[in-house]
Parts: sequence; C-alpha cells; structure tokens
Amino acid sequence: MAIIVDKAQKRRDIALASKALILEKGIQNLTIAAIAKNAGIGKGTFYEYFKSKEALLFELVEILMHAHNVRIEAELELAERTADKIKIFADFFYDAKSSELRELYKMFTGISLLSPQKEMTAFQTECFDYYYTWFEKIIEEGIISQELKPVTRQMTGAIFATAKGMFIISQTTERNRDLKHEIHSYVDTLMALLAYEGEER
Amino acid sequence: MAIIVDKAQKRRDIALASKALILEKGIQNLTIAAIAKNAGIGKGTFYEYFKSKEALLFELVEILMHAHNVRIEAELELAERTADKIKIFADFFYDAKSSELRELYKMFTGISLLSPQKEMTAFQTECFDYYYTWFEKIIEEGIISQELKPVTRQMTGAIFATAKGMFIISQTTERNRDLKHEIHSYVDTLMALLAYEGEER
DNA sequence: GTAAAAATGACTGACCGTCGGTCAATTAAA
DNA sequence: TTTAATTGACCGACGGTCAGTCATTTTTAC
Repeated sequence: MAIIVDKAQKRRDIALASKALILEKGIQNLTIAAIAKNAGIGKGTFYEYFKSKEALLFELVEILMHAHNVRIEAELELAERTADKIKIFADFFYDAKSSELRELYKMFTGISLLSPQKEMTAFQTECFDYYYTWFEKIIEEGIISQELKPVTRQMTGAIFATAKGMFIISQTTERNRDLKHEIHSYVDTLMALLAYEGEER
Repeated sequence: MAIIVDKAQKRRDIALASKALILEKGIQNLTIAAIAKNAGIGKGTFYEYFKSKEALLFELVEILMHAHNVRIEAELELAERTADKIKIFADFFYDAKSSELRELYKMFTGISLLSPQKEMTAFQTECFDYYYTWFEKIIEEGIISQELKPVTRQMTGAIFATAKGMFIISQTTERNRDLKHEIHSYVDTLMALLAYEGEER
C-alpha cells in the first residue's frame, strides 16, 4: 500500500470547500475545472471522488441536512401546540438559518425534475420519508391530545405538500413573496378548521 | 426586400416539430444540432428563431397550454359542485390528456429552479395569475352558493399550491404514486371540512 | 414593358472556444 | 520497489457565431 486517504472524509471536505462557490454562482454555471481549482485539487482528482457536479451537490445537501435535522429536532422538543410544530417544519422554506440548504435544495429539485436519476429519486424519497414520519407523529400527537379532529389524519400528506407547493410557486413566479406569512396564515386557518370540538358528527 | 417568412409561424412550426423529440429524450439530453436536423433546418437558422433550447421549450409550453386552457374551460362549464371544479383543475397533474404538457411543464419548472431567468419567471407568473384567477372565481362561487364557508377565501392560495406540491413530490420521490387518488381524497376531505353549516361561529 | 442589376433577408455549416471526461505519467508513502 | 493518489494534457462533443450563398423582390435603364 501507499498513501491512504479517508475517501469519505475528503469527499466531504471537497463538498464543503465548494459550498460558497455553488451558492454564489449556481451549480449550473460552474465548470468542473473551476470547482477543482477552488477546492485546490486537480480535475482528475475531482472525478476520483464524484461522478459529476450533481453528485457533489448531492453530498453537500446531505451534509447540511444533517445539521438542519439536529436543529429542527431540538426546536420541535420545545414546541407544544401542533400549529407551532408545523410552523417549525415549514420554517425551512423561508427562514434565514436554512437559506443555504434551501438554495441547494432548490437546485437539487431542479435537477431531479430535469433529469430524473435513480440515485436522486432514492435520496429524495429517503428525505421525504424521514420528514414525513416526523410530520405524521406531530399530527398523531395532536389528535391524541384532542387538539385536532381525527380526520386530520387523512390530510397529513396534503398539508405536508402545501408548504412545498407554496415554496415552488414563490421561487418560480413573482407571487408568494411573503412566504412566511402565507404559510403561517394557512396553518392557522387550517388548524382552526381541524380543531377538535367534541364528538364527531 | 426579399423572401419574407412569417417568423412567428415558423417559430411555432419548429417548436411543434421538436415536440416528440423533446418528450422522448428530454430537453437536457438534446443538442441544438439534433433539434435543428430533426426540424429540417440548419443550426444557424435555429438561432434565428430561438435564443436557446430553453426558449424552444418555452414556446412549446405556451402553444400546448393554450389548447389545454380551451379544453379545461369547456369542462369547467359543465361542472356544478365546487369539488368537481377543483378536480378538473387538478386533473392536469395526472390525467393522460395532459401528459405531454405536463412533461414539458416539469422540464420547464426544473429550468426555472436551476437558472431563474426574468423571462421564465414572468411567464410562470402570467400562467399562475391566469389559473389563480379562475381558481378564485371557483371558490367565490362556492361561497356565494353557500356550499363553502367564507373562511375558504383565506385558503385559496394554499389549496392551489397543494396539488402542485403533491405533483412535485410524486415526480421527485417514489411516493404519491397514485396522485389522482391523493388529490381527490384531499379535495373531498377539505370540502367536507369547509362545507357551509349555517351561520359562522 | 422588360430585362439586367442591385438590394435584401433567409439560410447554412464550417469554424472557434469551452467544457466534460479520460488516461498516461508522476509523486510519495509504505 | 510497489502501489494508492494525484495530475493536467489531451480528446471529442457541444454551443454559438459569422462569412458566404441563395432566392426573391425592387430598382434602374432602355
């Protein structure tokens, strides 16, 4: 054997070294040569660690998402009302703390729509399931604590999708500029509708 | 002066001639040379009519959307219940009739997310406003006919966004496979919640 | 009136610069 | 000496440009 490097670690290092550049220029407007130079490696070395630019973005999203999850999980512990828990979830789509991950996620979604690849879909599914499980738990707690009507259970997927839809609209049109207000208003209105009022009709 | 061609018409002709190729291979996997050859024109001529591949997609979406609008408008005339009207709207995201436009729209959204351009955003905003105006009208009619609670008004944007969010999820993950069922189920549940029950509390 | 000449717009593909991706050569640790 | 790691020169493909060609209309000349 000869030089042994921690491939996984170097992968993460290269990805993190590229973060600012990707956020500044957008993955679409970057060349492999520029990314390699920025990370202080040769072009060939880049390909030793990543199959493509997209794979780099993939790695970066994964890293930042882990940090994000830790933060969210802590915040969720503190929330009591279901509406607040949902808002903590939706925070991702507008708050400043998530802006980097959100930008990367946006690019990631764009790539997924333009050229669906198995790996991408698998990863997106994994993320979806991860968050959706939490979300189901939140709704279930709301029902058990008699905050919400049981019918809410049937709407879990839809509520989950609404914030995403609003986000896409805010990013691709000139509407939904005040996303935070839009989402909060929606959550409050819906929660009022779903508020438990005693026995079901 | 010399040969005068109807530039706008030829633009449409080239776009329509490219439809099948784009749907088959995806805009991302096509070269300008291939598109030009397929349309029976020189590469230089392509640039005479379109600034880029994306502009071609743009044109194509515009054409197909017009046809789609005509169809939807006719269907909306026939529907009576608000739930049915909303479903006609949401049909776009899953029905076979819209599959071509839907695929193109998917690519279009991907490009919008990856490299937001003024023109794209303006066009997406125009589409959004067009459909949203209809949607508001549907909800308003539902409220006036006392089918729906007035509070529905506050949720218009969210309901509109939900189908879009579900669609994006269905396209980027392995979830929401039966989009039609998911959306219909959501609409029915929500309409039941929003059903007018007499005076507001 | 008409034929030649001039003018013009449509069209083209060879050409150029750039980029993604490969690989033979080099480096340096074991 | 062996071999993992690294590298950038190199290659083919692509996007985009532009000088030149062609077809038609307009103008000029008689």
